[in-house]
Formats: sequence, structure tokens, C-alpha cells
Amino acid sequence: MAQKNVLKYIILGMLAHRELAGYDIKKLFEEELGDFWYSNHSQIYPELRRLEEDGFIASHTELVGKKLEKKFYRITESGQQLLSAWMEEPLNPPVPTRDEFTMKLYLINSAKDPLVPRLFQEEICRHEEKLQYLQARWQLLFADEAARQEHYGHRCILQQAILREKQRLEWLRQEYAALKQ
Amino acid sequence: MAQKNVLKYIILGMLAHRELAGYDIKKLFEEELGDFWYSNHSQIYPELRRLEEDGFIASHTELVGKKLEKKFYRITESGQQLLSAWMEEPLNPPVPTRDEFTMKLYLINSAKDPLVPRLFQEEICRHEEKLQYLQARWQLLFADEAARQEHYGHRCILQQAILREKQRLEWLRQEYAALKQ
DNA sequence: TTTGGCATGTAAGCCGTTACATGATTTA
DNA sequence: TAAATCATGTAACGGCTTACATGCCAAA
Repeated sequence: MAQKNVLKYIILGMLAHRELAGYDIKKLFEEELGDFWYSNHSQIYPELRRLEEDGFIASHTELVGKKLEKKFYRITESGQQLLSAWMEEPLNPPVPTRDEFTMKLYLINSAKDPLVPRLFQEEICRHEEKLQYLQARWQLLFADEAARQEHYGHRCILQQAILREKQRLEWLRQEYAALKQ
Repeated sequence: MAQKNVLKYIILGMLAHRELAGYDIKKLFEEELGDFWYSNHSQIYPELRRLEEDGFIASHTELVGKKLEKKFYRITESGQQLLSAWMEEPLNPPVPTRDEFTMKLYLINSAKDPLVPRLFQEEICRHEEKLQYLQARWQLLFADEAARQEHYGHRCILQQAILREKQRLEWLRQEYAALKQ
């Protein structure tokens, strides 16, 4: 297996927190999880169907407006058990980052290669944007004290992502500056 | 496409530096690139065959011992052009890290969940091991001044990996310590 | 002489992306 | 009323992993 169907457990974990429709799950990936995990709706909907067939989740439909149906899923008892079992399993070995910037850099043998400054500029730019987005999310979600208590895991990984981006930007800028000497 | 066949260009980039057999490429992934990119030999050998069919690389066989044949590949002129074109292309959007630790953490809503300390311990342990390995590699490869001039990209990404591990360990230990209050 | 590493290949199957497909609702 | 978003599905395909398969070489 390419990665042991982690998506299945992520969906279960999301539904353990609250009822969600497929579209909501997709939005969670886009808005607050994209750095770490992402799935297209074409992967989410079939997975939801399988989970329901296997009895790990259950659904009911609600009307949005007059005709549009939205299918909400909740986790069942057996789904909860499956999720717990996975949460308690030891972590699988980490997967490679498959980061294109790093790979291109690796293939350059000299600091004088004219590709280097462009590569760094591009990467710096991308990480500046990402850092800004993450910091805006932090302001939005965890600015006030109360919110910091709830959603422990979400707060944790957002903070970690911000630190990671800052450290990476620092290193990138340092290395970029060193090119000119 | 899942990721636009980056492997193809990584192989070309490796061969642009020096002649290599499939087995050598596999070893490079295992020994000095595993954090960032990895491919099994079952993916490498067919890719080499395709690249040769398309004229981007050429091969010759050498004998190891008396019977065992080793097939060395070098990059051709047209392969060099293909590689250069890819190196100059803008970077593709970053792919999610798909890190299991982060996902499990995200799904935990309270710092008091008994899973949290175990999860952190496990992750700390893994990153300690990785940091040690990376630092040993640095000593081995770039300890003396001369080596630091060559293989610019390789030195860069190894340094970055070490910094990344240090930062992550620092954050993990901090968060782990905060659990006890 | 046996074990582990060197060396190369193929096949099956899952994960994830892109594209195809449809229609309702909200907002500018 | 047009465009963007909401909402749900299926199909085709490529990348990657796991397993199958074979045989040679060096070192303990």
C-alpha cells in the first residue's frame, strides 16, 4: 500500500469532533490543513461511502434551500473504536517531503550557478506568502485566550507550522545573502 | 498526474554529475536523500529504460567479478537540454507533508488526552535519531574545508535538514514540557 | 559455507490527481 | 442575470509501494 489509507482515519477523526458533510471535509483540507494533508473531493466522497457501508459512520441528509441536499455524516460506536485503535498504533516511518526546491538545489554543484539566486528568490517568496497566511489564521482562530484552550491539536500544529516557516525563511535569506560574497 | 514525474529529472540531474548504475541511484536515495525524496528500485529501473529509449541517457555494461553485469548510464546532449529546461521552470506548488504525527495531533482536542505524551515521546525519539544520523553525515562529508566548496547543493540541503530537525526537536520538547503544568 | 550485500528486473494494487459530469444557491 | 460558490458524484490514469523473481559477490 502506498500509505495505508490514512485518509480514512483523518475523516473518522474529523467526524469524531462534529458532524460534517463531504464538502465540509474538503473545506477543512483546503483552509486549515493543506500544508499537512490534502485530498480532493473525488477521493473524499468514495471514502465516505465505503466507511458508511462498513458501518463506521452514519449519515442523514438535510435540505439547503429548496432542492439541494447535503449529506451529513457522524461517527458510530464501531467507527470510534477503529479510530482509537489507529490513534494508539505507533507512528509509521516518516515519508519523504518530495519538495521540488530542495531537489533542484541538491542537483546544483556550484554556488556560482546562475540558477541559484532565482531559485532562492522564488522559494523565499513562496514561504513569505505562506507565513502571512498562517499568521492571519492564528489571529483569526487563537488570538483570544479562550480559544487557546480548546482545539489543542489544531493550535499546536498551526503554531508549529508558523515556527517552521520562520526558521526556513531565516535560513533561506541567510543563504541567499551569502551568495553575493 | 500525481506529480509530473519529477523522478525522471532527479535521475537526469544525478547522471549529469557522474555516471551511475541503477543500484547506485537507489543507494543515493537511501543514504543521502531519503528525507527529501525516495524511490524504490522497482521504479528506478523502468524509468532508466524509458530515458534510454527516448535518447536522454546512454548506457554501457561493466563486469563486476566474473559474471555480474553492472549497467552504467550517462546523460546525453538531449538529456542535458531536457534537464536544463526543467531546472529553469518555475517551482510547482508545494505538496502536503503528509506527516502522520501532525495529523494525529490535529485530531486531539484536549491537552489532557492521555495519548498526547506518548505521541510526543515517540516523535521526539524519532527526530533525535534522525538528527544524529544527519550530523554524522555532515562530519563525514563536509568536515574539512575543501569539501565545503564542492557539491554546493548537497551541502545546502544537508545543513537545512539539520537546522530543521533541531528546530523541530526544540519545539517538541517545549510542548512536551508544557504538558506537565 | 553461509550470510548479507550487490545487481537487475517484472507484476499487482493502492493512493492521489485530473478530468468529466450535473445541478442548486448565493452574491455581485 | 451572470459569476462564484455550494454540493455530490464517477472515470481514467500516473506515481509509488509491496511483493515476486533471479543470480552473483564478498566477508565472516
